[in-house]
Amino acid sequence: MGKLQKSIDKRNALVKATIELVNNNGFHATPMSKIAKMADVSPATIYLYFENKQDLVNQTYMDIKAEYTNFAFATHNPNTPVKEGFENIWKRIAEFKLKDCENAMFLAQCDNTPMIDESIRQKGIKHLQPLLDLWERGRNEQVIKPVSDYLLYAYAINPLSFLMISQKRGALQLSKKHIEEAYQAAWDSIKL
Amino acid sequence: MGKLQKSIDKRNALVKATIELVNNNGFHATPMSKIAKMADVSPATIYLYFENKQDLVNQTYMDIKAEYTNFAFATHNPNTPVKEGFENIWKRIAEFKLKDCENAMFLAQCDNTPMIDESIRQKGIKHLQPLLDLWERGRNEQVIKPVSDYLLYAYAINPLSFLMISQKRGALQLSKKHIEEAYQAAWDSIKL
DNA sequence: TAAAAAAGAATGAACATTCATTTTTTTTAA
DNA sequence: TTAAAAAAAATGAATGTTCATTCTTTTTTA
Repeated sequence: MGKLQKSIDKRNALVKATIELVNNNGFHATPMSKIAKMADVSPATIYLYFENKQDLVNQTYMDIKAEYTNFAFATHNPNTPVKEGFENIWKRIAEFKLKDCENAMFLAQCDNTPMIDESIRQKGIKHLQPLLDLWERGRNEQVIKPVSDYLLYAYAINPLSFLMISQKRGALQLSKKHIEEAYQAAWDSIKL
Repeated sequence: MGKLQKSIDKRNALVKATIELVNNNGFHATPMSKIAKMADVSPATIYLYFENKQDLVNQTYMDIKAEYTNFAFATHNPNTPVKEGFENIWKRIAEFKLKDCENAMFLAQCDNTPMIDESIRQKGIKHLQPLLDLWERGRNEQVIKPVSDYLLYAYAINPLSFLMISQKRGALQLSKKHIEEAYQAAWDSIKL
């Protein structure tokens, strides 16, 4: 195993430990020493890979956000009809949030608290552009309600985060049928 | 001013300071010393009113949750038709979240992070019973989709939290028209 | 063998909570 | 009614701990 691979592995271990610990305890209740221990590394080593704790969390956020949107848009074709395109993206997002729950929980926590630097969060939003483009087309074709992106996002996408958190807490177990129901609710809320 | 009133005032000041500071910095980045300073009280005094920091936040959550649901259901009449009843409750909730933004933000943060003891959060959920009853009736009358309360909540109510947070961040300014659009999306997502 | 990477221990700041006093309020007795 | 005494409430200053970060030494790699 080369030096580079070893470095990548170590960085990945740190990111992974950060996600798990922050998910369970929150940012400020997660000491660097615990992150180090979980990643099997000395606390001092973290500072070879990251500037400080804030930077570690910012980078973790950016990493996972990119992974998330890559997955969401991997099968997206900008030329398909709006309805079909939306269903595809929505289901990819649902799949990510439910299969890759740890990562999605982390993103949700970052987006709902003052944990991440605001400038970093802003950058993360840009990754969603393909979905915003689709919605713009949908509005033009009068397939989607003529309302703002925020509103569409609030009803079509954001509820998945709530369902995911509820599932993580053990409040419910989302089956294929539930996903289909959720998709219908999402589409009903934004379609014209 | 009697002794009792003075105590109540002091407790209220502590609760208010807690909300403001936790909203802006999160639970763990809010020191007791700052809460004390903002409430114009010695740090030691907090411990006359609350057992410890966790208890302070738990009690704050319970207080605000009760205030929220009282407001939401104040004008609710269990005998009105489902659609009308839902519109009324929804609009009361929207009003609370947008007018009493500080309090609503605090609840959202509590519900989206491991900040509050889980047992306390569970208690808070019970306050929503009138809405769950309405939904049950709606399902029986085939006015509302035959799906779980979690799903209905995720689409009909939770998006308001997202919109509220976005507004607080300055991403958008919710007008009467936006509220109406949001209501339509909420109803469209759950109606049969 | 030199340079880079990693380690563990050390440092100093921040913090929740407690402690020893002081201030305020209430009670008692003239 | 008043003022002294007792009780309660409030305070600011410790206390001891936890933690992010840095420093010095050791280990690994080139």
